[in-house]
Amino acid sequence: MAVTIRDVAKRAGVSLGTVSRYLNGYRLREENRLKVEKAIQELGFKQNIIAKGLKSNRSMTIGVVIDDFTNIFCTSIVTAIERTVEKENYSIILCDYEGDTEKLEQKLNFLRDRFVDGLILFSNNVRLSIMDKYICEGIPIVIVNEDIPGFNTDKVLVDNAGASFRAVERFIHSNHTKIAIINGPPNSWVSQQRFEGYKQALEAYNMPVESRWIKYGNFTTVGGYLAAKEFFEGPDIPTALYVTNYYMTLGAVMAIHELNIKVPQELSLIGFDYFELSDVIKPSLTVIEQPTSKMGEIAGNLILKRIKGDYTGYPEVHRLHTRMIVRDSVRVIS
Amino acid sequence: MAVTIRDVAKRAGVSLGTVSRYLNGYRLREENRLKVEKAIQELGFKQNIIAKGLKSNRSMTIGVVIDDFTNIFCTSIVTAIERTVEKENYSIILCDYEGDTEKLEQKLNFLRDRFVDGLILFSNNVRLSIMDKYICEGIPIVIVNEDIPGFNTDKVLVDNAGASFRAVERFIHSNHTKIAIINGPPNSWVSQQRFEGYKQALEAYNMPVESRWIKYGNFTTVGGYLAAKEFFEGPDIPTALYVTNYYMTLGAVMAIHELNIKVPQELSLIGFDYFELSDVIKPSLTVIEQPTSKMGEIAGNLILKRIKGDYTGYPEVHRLHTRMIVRDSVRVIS
DNA sequence: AATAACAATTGAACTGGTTCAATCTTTTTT
DNA sequence: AAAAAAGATTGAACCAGTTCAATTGTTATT
Repeated sequence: MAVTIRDVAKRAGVSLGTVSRYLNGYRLREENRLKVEKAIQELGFKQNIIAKGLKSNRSMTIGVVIDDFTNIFCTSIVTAIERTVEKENYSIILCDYEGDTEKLEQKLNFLRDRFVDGLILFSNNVRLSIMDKYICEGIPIVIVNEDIPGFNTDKVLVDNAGASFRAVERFIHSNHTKIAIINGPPNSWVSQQRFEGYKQALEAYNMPVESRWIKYGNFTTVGGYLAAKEFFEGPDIPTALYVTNYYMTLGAVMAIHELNIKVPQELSLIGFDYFELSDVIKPSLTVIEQPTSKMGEIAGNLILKRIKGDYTGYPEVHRLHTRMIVRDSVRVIS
Repeated sequence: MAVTIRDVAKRAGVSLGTVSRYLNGYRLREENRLKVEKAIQELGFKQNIIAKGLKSNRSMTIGVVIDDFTNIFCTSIVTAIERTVEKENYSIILCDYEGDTEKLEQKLNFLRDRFVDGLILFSNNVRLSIMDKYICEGIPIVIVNEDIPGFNTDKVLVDNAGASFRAVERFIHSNHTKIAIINGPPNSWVSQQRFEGYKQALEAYNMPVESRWIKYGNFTTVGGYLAAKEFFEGPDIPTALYVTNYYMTLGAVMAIHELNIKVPQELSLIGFDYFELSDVIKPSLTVIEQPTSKMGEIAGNLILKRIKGDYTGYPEVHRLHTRMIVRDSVRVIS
């Protein structure tokens, strides 16, 4: 049978309350502290995290809900979240909801029943109404990546519009005028923001926003592939292409290779989040990199802070900057 | 304050033991069953899963340890595992260990401290010795995908050698003789098995196994890209290429496109796990598909069975068959 | 030195379930 | 119809912690 706090108390010659206080970081008389520490050592005592949760209503668990397990961008952030919260002995329960609102609600209930101490939500296309219940329960929530406008809580977002702006600006400074974009799904906030930045950049330089340069790729590899093909099989061919996420960039590059279009001679390209590969292929790709580690770290620390009851600065909205990694895929037209 | 089992008992006019028995699926006298059900309804009672775990030493939680969150093959299986176990109200705690043995041990301890009822291990390169402790604890373990030879427990594996055999055989039947392979890391069991099948097929047809047709890509996109490039920049150029996982297939296709090698005219290609995209690109790719959903389902059901104490057939070793999806990337040499 | 203020300790009561020996009901057997 | 066997119910004890009012110990103040 497991060693309990009572065994430790007996061995150390103090009351179980004293041991409990020690374990929770309260001050003990020096003499008692040493006795307790010795007893814990000798008995090999380990706290039972489940029993702990019963009275205190703490599960030492954080629910993380993502749209899709197989999205490498999300899972990169989750890795960082995990690394952050495990330092304080929290674990995460990871759920995906496959973009299905009903399934999401089901998962949120599931997490509530397990008394998660906090919730981190990758909120692709979530309706506000579902979340209201959660607020009432008093569980802190941090939203990551996809915003739910109007939902008042802590958020860790990326400056998507700014990222797009600088990408398109780079094309403009390189004298491109036929600048195409492959968008994500129109109902995604991230997608909207990235398109917004594209528009703003064109408008800032008095250039028209033309529908022939705009296609949608649904944030998928296949979507990016098909959208790129459409661009280059049509009558109007762009000289610059901005692809607004990782998977679509992958697909677009495949299409471009397949059609034997020379980058950057015939087409200048800026992609998104293209990880290691973008540096290896020829020509190496200029991409916009999102700070996934940092996002996870901030989200993790933020939820820990709220769990501790520290609500200073609430609601914190972090809007992280992206980095454009300039490589060889953009040509300056002279 | 939450509604407890005592509240239900009082409302229904029975003892709390009776309510507990009802909740755990034991038989009640019809009359009492109705009263209890009514009381639960009226009060909106929900079981406290944490309290439940305290006495019974059950956490209703299954630990899933994977090498890397960002591996789409693993996460596809995890999705299926989750779907399976959530039906019986289990949740999973997902951990990755980034291929680091020390980190793995740490995660296993972490999961033990949380009283996971079972463990599903994606065991890339795990030493046997670490696992021995876990067996002693009496926690059921299911190994998925990567075998640990000599570790006696339930396993859900894929017939990797057979998959390779049939891929290479297809090349041979199409009169190819220069058949190259891009392997994963040599210390991976999966990688070894896939190579084994390649060898067996060549030997079965009295063909030599030549080192010039063997390269290693470390199961990564970049690795596959670089290995493919090496093949086609060298003096000897293969007419057939077999790539042994998803990420390397991706990289190899990019390299092939980049070098403007025509598939299947100049090169026949069989890849692995290439998901939707393999059907879309031109030419569409012949690939070996692994049954990820089925793997997850079997692993999930197996661990549930063991958790329930049903050890019939122990140890079960499932060796699932792959499916070759024949498309347009293999040419018959006449 | 006496008193007040503060700090540390104690242990019973509590958290919300499960379990089981004892007891009460019902059904089956003789 | 009585006795035996099987089935259902009861509630106190238990799981391993936390919490808090009461108590004891220590330091500061007058």
